[in-house]
Amino acid sequence: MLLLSTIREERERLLEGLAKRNFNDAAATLDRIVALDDERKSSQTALDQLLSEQKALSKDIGDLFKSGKAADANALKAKVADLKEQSSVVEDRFKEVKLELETELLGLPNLAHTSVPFGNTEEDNEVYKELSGTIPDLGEDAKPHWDLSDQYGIFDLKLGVKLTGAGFPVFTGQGARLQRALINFFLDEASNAGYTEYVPPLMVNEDSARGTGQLPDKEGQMYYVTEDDLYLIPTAEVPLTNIYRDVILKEEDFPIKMCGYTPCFRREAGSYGADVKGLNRVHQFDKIEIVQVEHPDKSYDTLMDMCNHIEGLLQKLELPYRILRLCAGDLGFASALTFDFEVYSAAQKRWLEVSSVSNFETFQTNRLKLRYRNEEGKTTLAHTLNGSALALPRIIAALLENNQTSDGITIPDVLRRYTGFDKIK
RNA sequence: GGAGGAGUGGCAGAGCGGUUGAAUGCACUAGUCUUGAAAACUAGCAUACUUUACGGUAUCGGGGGUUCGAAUCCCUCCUCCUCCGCCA
Repeated sequence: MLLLSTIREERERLLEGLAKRNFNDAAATLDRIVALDDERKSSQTALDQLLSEQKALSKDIGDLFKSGKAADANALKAKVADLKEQSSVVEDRFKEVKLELETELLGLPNLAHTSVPFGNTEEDNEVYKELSGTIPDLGEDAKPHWDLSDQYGIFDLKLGVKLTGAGFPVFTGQGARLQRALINFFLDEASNAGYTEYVPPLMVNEDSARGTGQLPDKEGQMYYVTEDDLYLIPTAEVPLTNIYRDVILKEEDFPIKMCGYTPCFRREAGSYGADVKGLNRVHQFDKIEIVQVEHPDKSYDTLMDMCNHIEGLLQKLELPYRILRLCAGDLGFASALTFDFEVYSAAQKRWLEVSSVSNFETFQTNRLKLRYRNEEGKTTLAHTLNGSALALPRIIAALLENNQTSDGITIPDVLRRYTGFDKIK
């Protein structure tokens, strides 16, 4: 959520930013927001005035009763009743305006960082770092990971359909073991980089879903447990970031570094075709997420640190990868700057997104009421950042495909102490 | 799931219809004293919105209600504790 002060004071910058994001009717929306805020202020002032009078009179009534002047007291009562009627009208309008204002504000995306390239689709994303690592020469009979899975018994999608439905893979044998190895590897790497490990709940309440920006709007992406009004988390970002909802930090608390492994649940409504084949897109998958809460002055340095961490993981796994800087049109609603990490799948001959790292600046913290006290003792919004480090399914897909040999699938060195085997056969 | 008890400032803990945004203690910050520290003393110490300012309003788990007036009474939801039931 953008700040009202920004909307009032930096209108031109905002209009440019919204245009970059192809936001329609930006000027009219901003005008409407300012008008609503003006009305909110004036109705609040009016309401406060009426309430103040009521309070003063109530005090008088008490005094009059005590001194036995019941008749005078009753006369004042009538006056208060009249004021109360007036104030309830003003209050209704006040609440209405506040709600409208909030709805308008929630509809505005975050302002893109100046470095974000112009563009509308993923075609316009900037290649921030070209291919790094080597694409293996697999020859003509290279198999995609779903065929390899059938051959070696790594995961079973049909069994998932029987148990649950499409998009819920069942990992088996060495495949399950590989999964567990990756989780432990990623968690160890995050811990070594100073992130505190959490095991958060896999379901969150509405306040949490709102805090990180899943609600309103994206409820269609989350599984919802109606009986208890809970959402299955689409990413560990939600519970981890919400740990600091309604918190006022001290400056010396920065940076706050958290990591967590969780399954993630996404409905992925509307997906189809080659995109969803095999492990490319599933409803339940495992991911290790890193989250930081940072001082506004340092958040962009921190973003680069997080990128370096993720890059290190891909290098250790010996996977060919590249880094994209998302263009304005592809940028998430809440993000100011996002880097996507993609690994190259030699058998599918395409790039697979395995991580997304973003700085949200104050967009989330404004909703979360996550602040710190600055040198002057004023409460100020902190910045939040997060990134996948990493999401498993496409890493597994890439490992299977890129490391296939005639006598099995080679496990990268760093993983062998976790898997306990060096080949899937 | 059933019965009972409880939720007050960073913490502990009063207040249980009328100058209570809230006693007191601890913690914290600044000052005095001291070579320095401790102790003692003095002062300050919730958040948000609003006002040029003085100030005003809201918030005592959340929401709603009764009343001229609610932290205090009523309803409802949430959370915690105790006991019972069920259970990995």
